[in-house]
Amino acid sequence: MILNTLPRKFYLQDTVTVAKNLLGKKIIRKIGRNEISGIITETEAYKHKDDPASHAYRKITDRNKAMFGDVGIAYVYFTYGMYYCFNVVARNPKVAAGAVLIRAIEPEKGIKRMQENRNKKDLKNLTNGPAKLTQALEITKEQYGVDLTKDSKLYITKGIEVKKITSSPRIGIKEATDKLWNFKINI
DNA sequence: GGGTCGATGCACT
DNA sequence: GTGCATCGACCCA
Repeated sequence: MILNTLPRKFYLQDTVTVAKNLLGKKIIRKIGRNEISGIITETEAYKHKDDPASHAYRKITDRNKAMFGDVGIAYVYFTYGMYYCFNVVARNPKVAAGAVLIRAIEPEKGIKRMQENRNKKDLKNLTNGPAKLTQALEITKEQYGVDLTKDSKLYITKGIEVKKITSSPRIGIKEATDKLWNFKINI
């Protein structure tokens, strides 16, 4: 069976370009025989030396080493004592590190399972934040380093047509707020 | 509707 | 020891 997973080269472009191109794409998460999926509606680009807000700005560590590794790989990190955030490694080959933070998705399949995972019924609040969508999709540090170009428990495929993209400063950071590397679409 | 603030653990200085 | 790429509960309106 042919899957429309995005090829490796999709992620081998400038991180900001990939952040925009990921909008409208579909994340598939398989848990047992359940399938959960959603359309990506908000992303943020994080780069390397030119980006003080990036985890990769200082140096390579155990946590951020995925950002320096192969593109198309999941970079999951733990924050605020109780949440995970999900990123996809993406960068121009000339750059040492970079990743795209997935901030929000529009629920598609497996909504019931997401509601159970989140203990919430409200569709609006199910996956409209980076820590919310990792809860809904059951993404934890177990998924650190998963190859998103392959048919596994977690991957990304072609999604829908994207019309208008909105750019803003990134959320929740104090540095480099002049860079408009937050990207959104309306569905 | 909007603002404030506590929860909570891990990576890094 | 500090501070975080957050969320939700609580307050006031």
